[in-house]
Amino acid sequence: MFGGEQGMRRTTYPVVVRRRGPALEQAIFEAALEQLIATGYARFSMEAVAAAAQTGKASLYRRWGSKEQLVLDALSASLPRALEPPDTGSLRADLLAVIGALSAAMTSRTGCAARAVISELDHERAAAFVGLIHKQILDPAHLVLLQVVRAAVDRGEADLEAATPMVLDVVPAMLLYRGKTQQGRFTEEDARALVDQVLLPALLRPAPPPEDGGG
Amino acid sequence: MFGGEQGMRRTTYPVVVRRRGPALEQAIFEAALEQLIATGYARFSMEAVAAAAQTGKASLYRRWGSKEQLVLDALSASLPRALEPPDTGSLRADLLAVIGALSAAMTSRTGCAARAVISELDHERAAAFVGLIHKQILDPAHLVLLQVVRAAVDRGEADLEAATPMVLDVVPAMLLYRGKTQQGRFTEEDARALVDQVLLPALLRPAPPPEDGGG
DNA sequence: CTTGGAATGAACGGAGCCGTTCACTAACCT
DNA sequence: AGGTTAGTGAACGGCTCCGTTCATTCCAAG
Repeated sequence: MFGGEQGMRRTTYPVVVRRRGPALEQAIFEAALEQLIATGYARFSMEAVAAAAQTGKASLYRRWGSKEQLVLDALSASLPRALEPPDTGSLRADLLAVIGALSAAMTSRTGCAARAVISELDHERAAAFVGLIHKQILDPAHLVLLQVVRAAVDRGEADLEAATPMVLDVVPAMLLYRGKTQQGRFTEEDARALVDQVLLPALLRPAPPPEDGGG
Repeated sequence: MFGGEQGMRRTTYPVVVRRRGPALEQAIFEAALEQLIATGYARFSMEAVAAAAQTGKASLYRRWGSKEQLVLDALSASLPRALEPPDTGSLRADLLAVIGALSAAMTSRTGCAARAVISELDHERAAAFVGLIHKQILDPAHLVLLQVVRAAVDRGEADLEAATPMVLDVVPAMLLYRGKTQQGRFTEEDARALVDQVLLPALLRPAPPPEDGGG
């Protein structure tokens, strides 16, 4: 009637399988990224990461002397290497594709964790992350935008001089701003508005008189 | 030889003058803003504010049941009411004036404290601040930009339809982004670049065909 | 002057987290 | 099989901060 002892032992507890080496590090990195998303860097704690990764604090401290080191390594290991520039044949479509890709990247787990760090980049406690954020996020974003503009220049669609740092900064700035102030995804409609209302006018603006050097 | 007891008592300790009512609240608000700037909201602590304001925690808790209430009141009390639109007679100069004013506001003590909160606006712990930030910072910024665009429309310089939410968001977005990623002040040169390379092209862009409604 | 309320500093028990240590044991290698 | 290394969970002493309480004292008002 009861089906034996096996049926009675339905309430079993999760058994922690010991991981070692790279498998453990991967679990720790995942826990670290989740912790960054949930609490930000300010309240990031080694103890919480160890608990989430189902390991001991000693295992963390054997590898990373501080939370700063752990976060640097977790982000470094997770951030994508480079962005592939699209090649649609039109500047508008390329820009839409880049923004789509950046927006998707920013809403990924790694992207959310990185945004948490970016949010704190002007605090001294996040000083160690400035280089990483520029090198692995902001500069690559600039680069892929510049690549699509260059392709447009080659097609005779745009003027390279229009793609100033200020114009290029608008893309990450707006993605971050909207992510902060309007919870939710940067939609395709948002992307179209940004491209049509801001970026294309900026990139296709007439060259200024020579005395008017831009910044 | 020793000049008497008075000379020996050179090592005196600061005497705390008791404040009461509004004067104490002012001191607490100032300490709260400084604490926001130094640590952000995540690590904002009532104990640190009490210590900085040279008062007891009980005095804080008599008035504010939580750090959230205190921060709401401190920001509310400190943020400026409205921004006066400039009237230079030219859209470009008006935009430069608005950006200058917004930039100055953002680097003030209250502005820095508000930016700390804005940085955390997408965390659930900052949910209570969303309304205040929109109402007292973001919406007024939009409004003053809209006011200068309207004046330009009246002068025949611009088309009101070009001043979409996306275009207007570029200003706070860029100020916040540059403040975060390029420590230091948003310079007048930066303001000119933003106006000439991004805002004017966007605001003076030709109206799109009617089917192309922007966001 | 007296009175009552508010301010100040100290203390409390508790929670969270730190960095470290340790006993036990799983995992790996020979 | 044995030996070694690394992982796990617990514990430690210490620190910060919480919300609360309390004794003392200041201060404004009557």
